[in-house]
Amino acid sequence: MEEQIQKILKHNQLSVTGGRTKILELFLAQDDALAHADIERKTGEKFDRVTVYRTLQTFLEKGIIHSIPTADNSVKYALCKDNCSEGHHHDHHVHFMCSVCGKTLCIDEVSVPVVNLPAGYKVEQIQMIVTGVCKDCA
Amino acid sequence: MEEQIQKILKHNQLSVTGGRTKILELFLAQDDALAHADIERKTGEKFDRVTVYRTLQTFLEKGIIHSIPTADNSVKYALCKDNCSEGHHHDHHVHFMCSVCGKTLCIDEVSVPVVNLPAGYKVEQIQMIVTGVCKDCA
DNA sequence: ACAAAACTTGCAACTCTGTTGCAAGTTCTT
DNA sequence: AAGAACTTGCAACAGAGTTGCAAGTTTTGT
Repeated sequence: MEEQIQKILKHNQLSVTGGRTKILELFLAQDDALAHADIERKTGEKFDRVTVYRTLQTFLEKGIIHSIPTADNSVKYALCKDNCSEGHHHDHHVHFMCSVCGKTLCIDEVSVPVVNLPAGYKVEQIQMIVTGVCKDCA
Repeated sequence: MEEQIQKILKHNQLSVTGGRTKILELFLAQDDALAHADIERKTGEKFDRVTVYRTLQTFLEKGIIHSIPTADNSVKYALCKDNCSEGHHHDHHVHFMCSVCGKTLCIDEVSVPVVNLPAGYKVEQIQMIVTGVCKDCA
């Protein structure tokens, strides 16, 4: 795992530092999306708030993670799958947010259905946010 | 229009006040979604920031407006269509956000396609956020 | 139409989230 | 191993959103 993390960081031309390693570790160990506050809590306040913000932004820019707009307008982040780092544009995403436990999951098994917009509209990106009850809370 | 506004407020058991009337007026005169800041600007700073927040929250609770999660994680609000006030749950929405002019529109002409989630997931609400270029900016 | 009750507003103060500049510290390169 | 390049923490700040409370407005009942 350590090795995998180093590989990801190097591959993105980022210095291997304690903060980045720890945060990446969190994402790898997690199956659902993390909010900034979750990360601060889980790192045991070992890093400065600012460092967490900057790390997340760096990861976003490099395409290591992506941000998820949730139905309650809070910001969450999730790890991109392997193919994301190959430079694709995250232009299709389905995210599921459980209204009971609050977990936010990337639903990869489902592809975003095509939407036909009125004439003249050009689509660049489609995000779907499905709210409901997850299989653990049902 | 004045009359329509009063009707909406009364129907939702809300006192008819200057602030609420003005904000509802804005929404009725607008074809795209408004952010809190837009409203403050457009009311000419006539009302306290807090009043605007509270008014928006009241309208949300009463189902007069709904909030839109945007791809950049800012909060926008839009008027619900007539049938919304009849108590339905906004469980399907397509919103289009123009990356050129920034306008956010409710796309009503398009219904949200059905998504098949993995077994065990119960769907309550589906929001789609389509980002791209609108017909005016194309 | 009026007074009392119920609700709404503005103010002040505060919390929470996110950002920026800068100096000190760490990592990388050769 | 030393210098260059990058990263971190700190302090200070900006903005978004919230809360309590007193004063003001709207509504209700008579």
